Amino acid sequence: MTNSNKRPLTLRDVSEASGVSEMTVSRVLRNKGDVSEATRQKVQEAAKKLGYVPNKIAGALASQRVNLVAVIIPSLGNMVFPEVLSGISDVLADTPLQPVVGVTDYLPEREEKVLFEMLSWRPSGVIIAGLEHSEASRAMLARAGIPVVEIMDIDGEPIDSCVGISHRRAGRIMAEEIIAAGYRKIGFMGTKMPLDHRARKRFEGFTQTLAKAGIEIVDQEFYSGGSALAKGREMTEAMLKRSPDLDFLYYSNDMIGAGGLLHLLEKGADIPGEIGLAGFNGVELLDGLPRKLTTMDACRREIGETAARIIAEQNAEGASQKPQRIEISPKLSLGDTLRRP
Amino acid sequence: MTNSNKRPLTLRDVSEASGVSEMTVSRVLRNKGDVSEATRQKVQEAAKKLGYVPNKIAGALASQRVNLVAVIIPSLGNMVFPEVLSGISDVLADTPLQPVVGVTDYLPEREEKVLFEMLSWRPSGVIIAGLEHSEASRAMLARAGIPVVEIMDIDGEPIDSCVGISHRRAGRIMAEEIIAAGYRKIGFMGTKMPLDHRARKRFEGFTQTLAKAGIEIVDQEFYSGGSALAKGREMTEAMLKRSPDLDFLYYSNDMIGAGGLLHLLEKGADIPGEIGLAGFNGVELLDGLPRKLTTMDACRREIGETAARIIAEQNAEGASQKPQRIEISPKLSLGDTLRRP
DNA sequence: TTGAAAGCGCTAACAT
DNA sequence: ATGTTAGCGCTTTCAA
Repeated sequence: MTNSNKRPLTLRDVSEASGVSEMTVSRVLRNKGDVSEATRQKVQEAAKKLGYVPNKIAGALASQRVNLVAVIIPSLGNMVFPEVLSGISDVLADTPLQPVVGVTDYLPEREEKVLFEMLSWRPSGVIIAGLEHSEASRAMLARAGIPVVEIMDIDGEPIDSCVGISHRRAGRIMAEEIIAAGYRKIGFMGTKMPLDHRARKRFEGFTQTLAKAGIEIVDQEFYSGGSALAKGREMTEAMLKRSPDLDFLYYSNDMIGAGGLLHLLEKGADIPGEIGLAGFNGVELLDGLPRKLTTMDACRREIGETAARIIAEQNAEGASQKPQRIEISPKLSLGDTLRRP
Repeated sequence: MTNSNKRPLTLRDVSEASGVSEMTVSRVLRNKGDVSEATRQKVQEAAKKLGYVPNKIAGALASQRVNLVAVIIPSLGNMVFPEVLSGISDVLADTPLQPVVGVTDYLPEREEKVLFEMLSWRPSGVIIAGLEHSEASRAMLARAGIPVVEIMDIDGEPIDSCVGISHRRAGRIMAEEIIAAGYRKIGFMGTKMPLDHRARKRFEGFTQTLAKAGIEIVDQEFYSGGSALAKGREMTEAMLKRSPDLDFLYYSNDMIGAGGLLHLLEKGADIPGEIGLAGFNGVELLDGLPRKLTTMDACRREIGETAARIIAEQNAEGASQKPQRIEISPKLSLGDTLRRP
């Protein structure tokens, strides 16, 4: 209707259409500086009529500021990360900042590449999952000169700030609960761990605590890929065939735990009397299962919110820039699959 | 180690460190133009040693090209969209293009805002869910002068290209199956529809087909928010209390269908004899339930891949720019919850 | 194969 | 309250 040719509109077009200088047009469009109501009207009208969309590339280059926050996570298919994201978005919605997501598929080399790409847009901050990164990644982050928040985990050395839970402690707490409930023959199922440091740390905390009580894991199995629910079923069936005397199954995530639960319910197992179960994450998705799985809420939303708040604060006026280290306490959710003392 | 001060490095720094002109440094870093092996070495070494990260803002402004594809979807919590995304990423991985995601929460005004924000970065293309957009959004897309692919749905008038399934047809096909299987007292459960046009179209196709067979929906209920699994349970229980003679339940998505399934199994219902169930989407997530829910695969990955391919092609050399309209056929998955004739 | 000049579209800083 | 000037850090184009 107004602009059918190819060339995108520039400030100059709006300036000419409204008879106001480019500079003043720019001020109106950014609500910056004093502009009389009259010219403001004229400009806004012209911009709308033309369908002008500002060019942030040019704006960013000129102002040396990009209101983007790079958010780097391992996966979107995991339920867990969309929740973190939603916490981040909610907090950033009240600021000029906008999240931009990059996905690494749990691969350090992908992380390195994604990070490089995102940093080359000169974002105002980085939120990145985990504390384990390649040397090159750490160097890039350290040199970027922007706030960096590592999230989800606090067992390690952050580059700048970090917000998360202690997965070691989470594993320990669950182990203590299980021991207190009187279970002794414990099996473990989870993802292949070289990929997933947080799962590994939970496992370590878990086994170490058992060890202190003189208990050793009876059986364990690791998987990768596929539908977690189905995997949970299969692994559980296989493990109980191998080790029929197990009285507790600890799963590294709720989805495989749910699969195990469904399998045992079908078999008519007495849960939590004969055998107990626990997962990890506290995914809301599973509310509505026949039994509520014992699990531990990793407070993903809260982590996202807190991380975003740190970035937002450090981008505000009198930014302190002081690294923060915030430990969130995961919440134990007893559910129905652990014997009550 | 190399750059502890704040100012980010520029091409000039690399130029000085390597004793090569900025222009040639630029050529090396982009693999463009002929550069002697000797200088190439020098430059790459210097860049790596300094930890130089190119400034894409400046590059984009100078070259008038931004290798980003805006992907605009209603939600990340829906399982469905991450799959579309993963199809898009996979295809774009073989090109210079990179997806950037924006989320609308199913709100037209959010969509408008997200779209405006993304267009102001001058992306090389837009992939956007659905065919229903505000006038302003349509105008922006039409004027952007870049390829636009509307995805997931083809029942309507695309702005440029579109890739998706016909949800009306999907509803119709499911209705035909249900009728053929001999069910007659049919209930429907789904999301509140003003938000979700695709669910609405399925519902329309479904009811119209039933109508042709002289069948009218006996009962229906709509929900929003909360855990879909739990909602499916609750709604199913409530509906069967209200309308005990129902012999089929059609759910607008697999998650609530799964909730209904779990509820009915617990009640000891005879499925699919006494009562049948069907959902929509074919989410892999649910593989591992006690019964396989009858559903229809919306081919989300394929849709994402195809859309990305269109954008990539139109950004290639002799770009045709001709709008494409691609209908994908959803795959019926009979499962265990529909009587076999 | 390499370099120099010009400018992408905007905004900071400084007039007026 | 509004306008003018000078870049932001790159790449395009043209010259050597």
